[in-house]
Amino acid sequence: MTEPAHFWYADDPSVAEILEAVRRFRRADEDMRRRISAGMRMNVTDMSALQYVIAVEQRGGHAHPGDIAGHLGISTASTTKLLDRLSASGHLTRTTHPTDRRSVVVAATPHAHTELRERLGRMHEAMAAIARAVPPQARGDVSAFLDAMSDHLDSERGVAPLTSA
Amino acid sequence: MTEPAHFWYADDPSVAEILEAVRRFRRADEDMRRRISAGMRMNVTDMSALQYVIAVEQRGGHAHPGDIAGHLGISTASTTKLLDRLSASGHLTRTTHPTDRRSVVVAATPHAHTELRERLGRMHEAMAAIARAVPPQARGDVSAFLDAMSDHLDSERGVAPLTSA
DNA sequence: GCTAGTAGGTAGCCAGGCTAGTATCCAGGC
DNA sequence: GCCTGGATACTAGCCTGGCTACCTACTAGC
Repeated sequence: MTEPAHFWYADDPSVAEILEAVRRFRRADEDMRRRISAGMRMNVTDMSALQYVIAVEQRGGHAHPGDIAGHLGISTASTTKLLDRLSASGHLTRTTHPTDRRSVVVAATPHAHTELRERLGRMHEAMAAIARAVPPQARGDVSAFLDAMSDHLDSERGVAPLTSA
Repeated sequence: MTEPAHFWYADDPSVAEILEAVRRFRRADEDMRRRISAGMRMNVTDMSALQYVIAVEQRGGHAHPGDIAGHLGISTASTTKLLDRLSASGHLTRTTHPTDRRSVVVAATPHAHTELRERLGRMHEAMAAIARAVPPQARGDVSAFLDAMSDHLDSERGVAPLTSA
């Protein structure tokens, strides 16, 4: 009863295989996030926020509550609570912006950096290894496929044009 | 501030591209689910459940509350409430199993079938078209890559072995 | 130096999870 | 035939983590 659905518009078995692989990947990713978050005693959103802050810092930038809200798709009010939780747990710190005192700069603590690296570093390496295992001549096709999928999902509003006709 | 992070373990640009494409795809998928669910005035979990029930039916099977709970990774108690919501909204019906009267059979209403087809049919077709656009000789590599990723994510516990050493 | 706009926080509400406990039912041992 | 154990779903009540609405502090433009 947990077997995959085969109701794709798949004429060709190789196409059906790809679509099924996509479906499986989405589930695996979701489950992994749940497990990792649970392992760090936090919810999935908080985990995402933490990753985001660290990613911004890795690029030499500063994360602000408003950015985090936008990135996560939640309100700034909810983000305030989120930051309260992550501050209380010692993963993030809030400091006021040096010049604009309306603004707040969110920074990950060394502890958060360490913990995330310990838990995700190995996984990222493994993912890179899997990417390297793709034959060089097919790599462009793989990225192009994923990019095309992303473009499509981004453009999808979820309503068939028929409905409003 | 919403630019991608480039802290992958990427020696090779083509590898980095793949990993970045994966990251982007995950976000696009998540956002799409939120939009579609919101468009149908339901939460993401309920939407998933509905898709699951319909998928099971497409394969000629019957969905049971317990299966749904397992598929979604939530308790059977929460599933009861979920089924209450989806019954109230006219998307699902509950009937007792003909022979085993402990069991409940969940079925999607024609309305749910129609609505989902309207909203997702076009998207699935477009996804199939994107898969067909992958050069035939690279299709195996694409599915293999995604499968390997899924395998890895499924196996990942999120704790580095160093931690316990 | 007002006033409009912006960033973030506070208060209070509600949806949607959870655990614990309950009712019903099937299957197996006697 | 009739208990008993395990399966299946539901109910009651709690808690987390969202939301809206409103408020404060601050900057910038005139």
